Amino acid sequence: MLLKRQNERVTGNVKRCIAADLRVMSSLQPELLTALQSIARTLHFEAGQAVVHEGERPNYVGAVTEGILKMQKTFPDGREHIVGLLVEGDMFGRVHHGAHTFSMEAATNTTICAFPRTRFESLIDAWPELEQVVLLDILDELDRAREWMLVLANHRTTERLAGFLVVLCRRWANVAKLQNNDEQNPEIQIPLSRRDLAHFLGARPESISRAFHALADDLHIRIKTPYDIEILDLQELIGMCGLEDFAETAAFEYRPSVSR
Amino acid sequence: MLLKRQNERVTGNVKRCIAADLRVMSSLQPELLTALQSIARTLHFEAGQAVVHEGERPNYVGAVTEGILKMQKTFPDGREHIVGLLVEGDMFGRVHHGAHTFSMEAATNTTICAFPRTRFESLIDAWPELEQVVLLDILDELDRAREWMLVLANHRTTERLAGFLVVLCRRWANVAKLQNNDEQNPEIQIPLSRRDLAHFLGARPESISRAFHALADDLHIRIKTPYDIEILDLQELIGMCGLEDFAETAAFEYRPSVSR
DNA sequence: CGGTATTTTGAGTATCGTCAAGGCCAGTGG
DNA sequence: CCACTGGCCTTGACGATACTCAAAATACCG
Repeated sequence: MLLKRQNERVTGNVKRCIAADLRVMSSLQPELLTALQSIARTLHFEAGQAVVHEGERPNYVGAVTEGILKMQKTFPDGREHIVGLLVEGDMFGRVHHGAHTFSMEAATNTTICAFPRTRFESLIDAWPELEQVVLLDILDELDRAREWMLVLANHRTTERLAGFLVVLCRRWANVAKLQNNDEQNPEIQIPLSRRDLAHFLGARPESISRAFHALADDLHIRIKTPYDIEILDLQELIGMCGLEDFAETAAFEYRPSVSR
Repeated sequence: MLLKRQNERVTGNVKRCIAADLRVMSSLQPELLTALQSIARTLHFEAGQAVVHEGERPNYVGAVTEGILKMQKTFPDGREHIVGLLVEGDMFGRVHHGAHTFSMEAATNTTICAFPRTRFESLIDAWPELEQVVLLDILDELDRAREWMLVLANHRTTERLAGFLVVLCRRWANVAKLQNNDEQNPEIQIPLSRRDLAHFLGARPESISRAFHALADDLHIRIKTPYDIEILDLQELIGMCGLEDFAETAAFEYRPSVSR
């Protein structure tokens, strides 16, 4: 269905799932990593599939290995609203906590690394540093949510779209998904349809389309296809969405190792 | 200066600071509560005073005892943008973490309960359940941030303002600050100036003013003073901002005791 | 190659931002 | 005590932007 432009790749192995992808876990003690590895499962979802239903208490805690998940709220009347995106390395799930407040759906074909929740919580009890890692990840996610709030508070649709592109651009750069051929302009793939993007940015699909082409007319981006965007002037995009110095804050630069 | 309408009250004692106000801490073991109590300090801030400067690494972790803190980002050119409000019971500060991404300022006269950071972290090491409490609080805050995102994604200023009122209304209900004389309509105090509100909701002060009076013309609210609003039809407000069933989700109802 | 969903474009209307002016309140100084 | 001042809220008029409805163009899929 939608978004078949993602390249499929069938899973990865479990070891890769832990050490390489869960950035905050990379510094854990070897024995703990081994324990995590032994309970990890790799799951694959096609674009459009539901990963977590709103209101249910899922039996696993997970992290995105590859692809993008959209976190959304579905209303009784069928409307749905996206409140966040999870990219490679982001954790989700609620340790010590009840049902999910939002549902999650694969925006692209996605591979996730899942840990059975009860066993994960047992590990937390045994290894306090694991809880600390979870806590840091949630703090990180909080920063990201606030970053979206800054983007959403821009008046013009064009500015909100620019903010969306900047965030996507930077986050993808962090996970090394961005084409950075140095001399070449970065190119990003939009993981959402115009309709979803409109919901997310508080606008209508038509306005999103017009905003894309307005940015293109000003030579800030180039629309290769509706989903493949070449960034021609990132600084200009950053300037128009109010994320000027956000590049230097936690959500972008904070990728530390846990001190211990 | 601004917002002198808050009633001043000089501090409370330290015991009240912990047991009664930090809702998530109320279920901790008595010995841990005693330990927390022994390191707690009560601080008072006048409306407009800075509590935490952006970028600094403060030496304490805290929680709001009374009043409202606004969390904001200040830009080099002087513009500032509010990304959240902290009311009674909300924790702030970054355990195991670096500098603050945002600054905090007292929106009203505010009393906070502060714990020296290093000593608080020592307690966490000794009492794992304390870290769990911190984690739950942050998860709660994450839900609140996403709730704001839903509000901000509304198209019309009137809808975003309605959402703001609903959130304020419910949160204040939780902290028992709301006049609930049963037969009487609830009444809330706006902790922000029209200018700050405009920044927060992505609009201009003039539009905020017009939105207030539009809601008043439709008999959904009554403007007693620019800062004292009587809610005439809460259901209507909820319906127009897309928070219909949010009343049943974590951000509103989740006030559990930690199971143990 | 046809059918469907999505994106794009266009024209008209509603809403919001902008600029300007007026009113209200508090604090100040004569 | 009163006039003055400054800040904030409010109101009005006009231009810019976005939403609505409709239709055309494009992409996708069998």
